[in-house]
Amino acid sequence: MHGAGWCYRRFKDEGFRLTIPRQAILDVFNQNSKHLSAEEIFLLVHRNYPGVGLATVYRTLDLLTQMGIIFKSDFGDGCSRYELADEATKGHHHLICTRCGRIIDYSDFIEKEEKFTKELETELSQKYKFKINSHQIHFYGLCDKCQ
Amino acid sequence: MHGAGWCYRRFKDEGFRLTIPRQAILDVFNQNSKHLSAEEIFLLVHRNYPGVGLATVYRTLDLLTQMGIIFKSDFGDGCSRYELADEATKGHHHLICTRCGRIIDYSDFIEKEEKFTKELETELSQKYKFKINSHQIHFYGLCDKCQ
DNA sequence: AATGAAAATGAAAATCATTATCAGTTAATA
DNA sequence: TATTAACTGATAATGATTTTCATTTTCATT
Ligand SMILES: [Mn+2]
Ligand SMILES: [Mn+2]
Ligand SMILES: [Zn+2]
Ligand SMILES: [Zn+2]
Repeated sequence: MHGAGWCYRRFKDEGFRLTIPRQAILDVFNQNSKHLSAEEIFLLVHRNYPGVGLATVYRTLDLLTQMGIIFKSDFGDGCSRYELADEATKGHHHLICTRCGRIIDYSDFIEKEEKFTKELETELSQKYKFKINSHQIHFYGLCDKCQ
Repeated sequence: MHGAGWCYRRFKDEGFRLTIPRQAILDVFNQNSKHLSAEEIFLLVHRNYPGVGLATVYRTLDLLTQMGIIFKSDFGDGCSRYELADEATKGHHHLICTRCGRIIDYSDFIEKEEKFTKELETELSQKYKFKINSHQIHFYGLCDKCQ
């Protein structure tokens, strides 16, 4: 991933502080490649830093999302879920089972997807004067266990 | 759109009843091509049928979603939003402004998208034994007024 | 090292979309 | 008409997220 200094610099440059709670939350993302909810992140952070409160987790997730470091998704299970923006934006997309809620990351055919979305982004941003920063492709259906 | 009889048949065949509140809610969708929240639908229905309660709106939206008649999306503004599944699934995709929340429907380049997603769906459903029913493509960024 | 301003925090309360409960109503069918 | 299951509105409950507020931490400047 990025060096530790990179993050510190980004925070500093934008007038934020890279505090212990924030580092702890970033660590969770770097050690965990799942789609985590605020509650799950809170519990993981709590193992090493029992003092960190849930409100701070929410505040930090919001900040990291604003900064574009993590990506917030809604998979329809009642809470927002977050993952590193690199992975979410570039690496893969999602199959979502509408019965059991399972989420499958797929990274097959990504070259083809990249090519396709790049073209589309160019045309769309021109036509709508829209500055595109990221995209998401969700396929909904039934996983093998649910059909 | 579909004839009125079509809907009645679908409900009946699946053991549901096409009641007044349900018809009223379906009418809202047929007269309105926006991405509506439960609250907004409740208010629109309320004009002609003041007796219909919010709980019934939620229940009906859930039922229509299960039946695949409407499509539920989350655009990140704190509530679920619904539109007719035909339009949502086949006709267009979305540009979402992360600053002001504006949602732009686009239906340009749809032929190209259709071709692309069809191929992808075939390959993905094979590899993951996943039965794909629908998909969503969201582009996030800044609209013309927000950059 | 002491100071002061701004940023950040935890605990608790508040908000608000959504869901569950429940007693009464409606529609289908025999 | 009687039986039954589906459906309803009103209301309470739930639960994720946000806000509030008093206190603490950070950090540039003395
Ligand atoms: Mn993912
Ligand atoms: Mn749309
Ligand atoms: Zn499943
Ligand atoms: Zn905007």
